[in-house]
Amino acid sequence: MTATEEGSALSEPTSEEACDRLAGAIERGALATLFGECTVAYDGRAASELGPGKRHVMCKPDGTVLVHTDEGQKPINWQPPGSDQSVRIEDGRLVLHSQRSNPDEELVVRFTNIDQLAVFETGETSTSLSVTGTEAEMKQRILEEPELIEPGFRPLATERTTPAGAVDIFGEDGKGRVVILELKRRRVGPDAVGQLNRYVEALERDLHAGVEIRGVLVAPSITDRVRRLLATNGLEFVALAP
Amino acid sequence: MTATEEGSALSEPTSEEACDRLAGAIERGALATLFGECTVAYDGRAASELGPGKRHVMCKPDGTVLVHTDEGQKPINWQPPGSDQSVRIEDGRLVLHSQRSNPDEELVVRFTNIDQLAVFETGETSTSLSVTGTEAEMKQRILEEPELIEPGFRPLATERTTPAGAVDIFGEDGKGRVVILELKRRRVGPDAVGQLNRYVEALERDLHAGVEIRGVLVAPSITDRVRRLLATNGLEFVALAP
DNA sequence: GCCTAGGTCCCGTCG
DNA sequence: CGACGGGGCCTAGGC
Repeated sequence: MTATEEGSALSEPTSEEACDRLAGAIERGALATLFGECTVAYDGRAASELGPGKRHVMCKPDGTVLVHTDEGQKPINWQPPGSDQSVRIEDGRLVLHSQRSNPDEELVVRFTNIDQLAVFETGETSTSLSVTGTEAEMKQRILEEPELIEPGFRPLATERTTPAGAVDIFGEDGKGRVVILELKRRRVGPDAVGQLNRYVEALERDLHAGVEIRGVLVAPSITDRVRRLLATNGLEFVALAP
Repeated sequence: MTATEEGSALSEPTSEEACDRLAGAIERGALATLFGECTVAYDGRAASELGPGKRHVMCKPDGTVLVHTDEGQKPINWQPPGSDQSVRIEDGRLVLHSQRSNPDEELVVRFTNIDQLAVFETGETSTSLSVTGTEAEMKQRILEEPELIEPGFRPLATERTTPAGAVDIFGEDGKGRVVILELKRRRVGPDAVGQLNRYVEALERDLHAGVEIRGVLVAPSITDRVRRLLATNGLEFVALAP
């Protein structure tokens, strides 16, 4: 039985047909997808084995490989952009091999059956995504309306560096005390307290002379544990949604 | 011009053909993919607009929707598992609408041209993924060979809870001092120090009576800044790869 | 359902 | 390049 071609899709191709087509697509910088029964092996930062099953495999022109099952938002296996793909026939079966370095990682997809191979031309990669509702927008709003934090607050710098890292917003309050703001666009967990605390302690050490530094977490809301953690560390919270 | 059908793929279908097929596939719990020129609008936790361009859209039976461009490992837009999809024709064009609640989010994909619509049967979702090289394995190794940390170290509990959260491994050293281990499977940044520090301080407060508690970060390697942060906080580092 | 932390996180940005 | 922190993070595990 020979494969039928329609547009740029092959239905039930032989391993050889699929191999040629896939290799050509990768070479040309096209986007290729396969659907069929396969096993997947990964070795790199971790290692994994995936037994036989029907999966959807996507090879992007930028070197990305994604293996999706019928569920989950994340691919069950993948290879990052910049990986090198090669295809070959082993024991009459199509094998897709992907490799990259730094870190060294490889992904091997072995097909026992190919339901479909499709090749797509993506053309120019022009239009861009515009997003709103980010932490950067929160920052902008606070810089324009510092009283959102409290009356008398004056921002002096953003991304000010400390030995522990960069502070989102650095400023002073109405009494001239140093104030550090850590911004979070969503309800925060304990990690943000650790972050804020690191900055405050680093700045206290850096400015020495027992300067009192106020650390303020700015977020839509916080969990109970975070409230307690803030209290025991002498830190504050200001509710502000992006 | 009418669509040509091959296997379960339609090449250059009309909007109506695509609409029927896609709706049927979603209804049946099949996996469907579309490739074509489209715009994408998202509104929910954030908001975004994506202008016209060729993209690959995948609808999974679990309610996931993924919109991929020709580059990047992550979809440029998506909807998480559990979302509800509906398709309709608007001004003669196919529109895929996806909605979910908690949080309320919607994704709208408007096609101006459909190169291909494919429907795949995934069948039983049996075989599972086995992974090695995880943090859990690190933990197991340390429990079996505590001397990997240091001679005399004795693990007493895993996931022991503190007011600041659960500690990876809780134990004591040869001199009977409490030791807290924070495990990381890869080279760590400053966040891990904040985490370990939170646990140590919380336990010191909890056990009170000025007990000295050793906090040890266990990871393959650390950055310079982390080394300094550990030092200033009186914490330690043990090199161990997963 | 919320909270917490891991992840082959990915990703952009800046040194 | 590495390092650092955000993300519509996603996902698994507790409670």
